[in-house]
Amino acid sequence: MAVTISDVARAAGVSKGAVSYALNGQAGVSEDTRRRILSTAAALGWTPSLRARSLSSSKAYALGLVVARDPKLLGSDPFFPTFIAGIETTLADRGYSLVLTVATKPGAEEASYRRLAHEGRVDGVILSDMRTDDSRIALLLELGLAAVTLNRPNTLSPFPAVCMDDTEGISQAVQHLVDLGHTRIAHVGGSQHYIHGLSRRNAWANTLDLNGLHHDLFIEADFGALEGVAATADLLARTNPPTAIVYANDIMATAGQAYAQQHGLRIPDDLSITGYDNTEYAQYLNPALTSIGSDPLLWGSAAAQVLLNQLEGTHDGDDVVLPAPGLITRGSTAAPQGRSTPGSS
Amino acid sequence: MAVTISDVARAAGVSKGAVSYALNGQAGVSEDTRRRILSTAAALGWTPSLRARSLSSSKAYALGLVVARDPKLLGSDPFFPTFIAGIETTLADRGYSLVLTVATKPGAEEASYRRLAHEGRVDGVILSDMRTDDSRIALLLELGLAAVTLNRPNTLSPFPAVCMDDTEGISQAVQHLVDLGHTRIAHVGGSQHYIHGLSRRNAWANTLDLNGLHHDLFIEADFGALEGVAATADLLARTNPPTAIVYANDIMATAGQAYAQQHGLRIPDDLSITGYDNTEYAQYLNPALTSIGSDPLLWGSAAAQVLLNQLEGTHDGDDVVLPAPGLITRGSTAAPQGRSTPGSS
DNA sequence: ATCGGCCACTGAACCGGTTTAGTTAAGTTT
DNA sequence: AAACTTAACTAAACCGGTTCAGTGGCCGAT
Repeated sequence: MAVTISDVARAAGVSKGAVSYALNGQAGVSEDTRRRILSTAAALGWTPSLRARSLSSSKAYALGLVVARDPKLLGSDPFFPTFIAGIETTLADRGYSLVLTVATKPGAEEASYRRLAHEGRVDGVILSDMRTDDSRIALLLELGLAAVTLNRPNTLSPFPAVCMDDTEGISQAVQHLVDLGHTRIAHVGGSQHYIHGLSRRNAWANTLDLNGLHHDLFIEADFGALEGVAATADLLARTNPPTAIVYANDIMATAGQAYAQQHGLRIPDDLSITGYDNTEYAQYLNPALTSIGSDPLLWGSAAAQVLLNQLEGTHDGDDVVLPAPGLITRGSTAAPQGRSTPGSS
Repeated sequence: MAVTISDVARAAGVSKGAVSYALNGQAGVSEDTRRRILSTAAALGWTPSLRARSLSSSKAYALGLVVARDPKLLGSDPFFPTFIAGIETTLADRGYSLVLTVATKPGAEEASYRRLAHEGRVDGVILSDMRTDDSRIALLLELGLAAVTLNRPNTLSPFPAVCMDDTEGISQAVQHLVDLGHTRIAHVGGSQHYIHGLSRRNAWANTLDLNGLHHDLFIEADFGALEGVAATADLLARTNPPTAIVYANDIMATAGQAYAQQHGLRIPDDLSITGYDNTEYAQYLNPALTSIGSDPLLWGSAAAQVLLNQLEGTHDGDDVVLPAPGLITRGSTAAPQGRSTPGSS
């Protein structure tokens, strides 16, 4: 069927080994011979067999991504598709492929990593949604898989990290609200089990601190619409409810906004709202959602690059820091109209 | 490193070939010997080397999925993540993996298929988002890849199809609106380049026909929020605007709803709206969106099964027809309040 | 002149399975 | 009892690369 390295060797009048050396740019053949081999290979239309190469070099030439999500939350998250597109842009250029796994049940995630490693499907994996005391780090070490993490985990990790600071955007959002005159600014956070859930909460709390405001209006949710609504209901039912809510993502913000409106609150007059992710639909909500625009495409591309460099031994081991995403102000935030802000018109 | 078939052969006191026969359930070994070989293999903890098996059997033990989307539309589509999760549930059980490719640039899609085939990364691919006169069918035939299509394409296709009728849901939506008293029911369709864009439009038109109503209020959009807004603006600016709009997906419906509200229309009083996909956030919009609940998880799982059966020669060649998704009625649809429906309270 | 060292290259082993051809022993046929 | 078939198994080729151990020839050093 396809033309093999032996065909090339025969046509060029050399041995298989010489062809291999020539094609891989290794020493062992003269420049003349190398050129001759390369041109006959090109003439015959030779392309390397991934399978043969995989077997003899013990490499898969593929990276893995395990997405662990509740199936209900999976579809609504705009992050992964774009993130994966970013990974692809890097992989395609380098002859690698992406093996994607989705783990919806609790134990399935570890099983997925084990399978990828055991079957030798991938040479390394990209770790997203880092968690506190993330057990995957030890697991990957045990499995001997290379990896790159999205942001630096809180535990000691031998893997390089590709970082995109998410505290900057939240700080901007809180400061924006403070500048508008809000004093009771709540935060509906994501699961504090996640590093980014934690860091966003801390950014919110710290920025309030800096402005001399309390940061007691916090509720933890799961990044899903349902819990976003519950958290919003809880906050709004308090005797001294917030005039602004900073949500940890657009999904919860959207759900919270709808809930508030259904209960007679005008947004942004009675309640200001901010999201995170700058989802495509954010600008089409009523009012349009103030959000923070992360760049999953860039993140994916950078993560794949670092991991590939790592695999090829050309990575220096340092973390890569990407530009921090900033606030995109839209109609869902404004000065509070209630009694609490005498300065507002 | 890992235990190989030779180790098992040595330990069991037989040849490599015998071990291979025993493990693959082929004839050539007695039952006694087979049991002995299997138990020593288990005792040694042998697992097959995917790479070796791939090389000698010329199979990849992987399926491919090429997602061709404008990056802007990618993140907002809730279909793919869940669909992929469905694929996974089947693949994991059968020892296969999923190689995912995202093609964002025009020529990249064909290149992706070519690469998957040429490198032998996959044994077959799942074709989603079928288009009219879909050029991928001829391409895959040329490349010699197996495939399964989501719904039957309009051209002759040798590949089995896994079908989930999307006209039923649209018909239900239109009939629901007719029953509420609407007479001017518009449709903001998806790109008519797609089979499902076309079929949803036809379902809308046919159902209006059946009720003796005109179906002239149609605008084609691209399934994205931006064009959904433009289409809505166009429709509402007409001298005799619709009292209801059936959108081809939730994203456009959401965007259209926000646009209408911003322009002073009350929903559902002045304008009823339906979506498609039953996105997670649909129920948290204000008002909650009446939508049609497809089942991407089931679809993915079924498609993978058919393709695997096809590869293993156990598929009968028939198309598989899944249950048609139905309408989920929520707050965005109601009887029209204007002059056109005397019967409404 | 001779030895050592290096370059360019060959032949073969190897990765870990599958598969084919061949061998042996037992059983069946006439 | 000789000839034939078949089951059970082995040895070796094969998939298509990579890599190691040689090998011969050319060169410079002594």
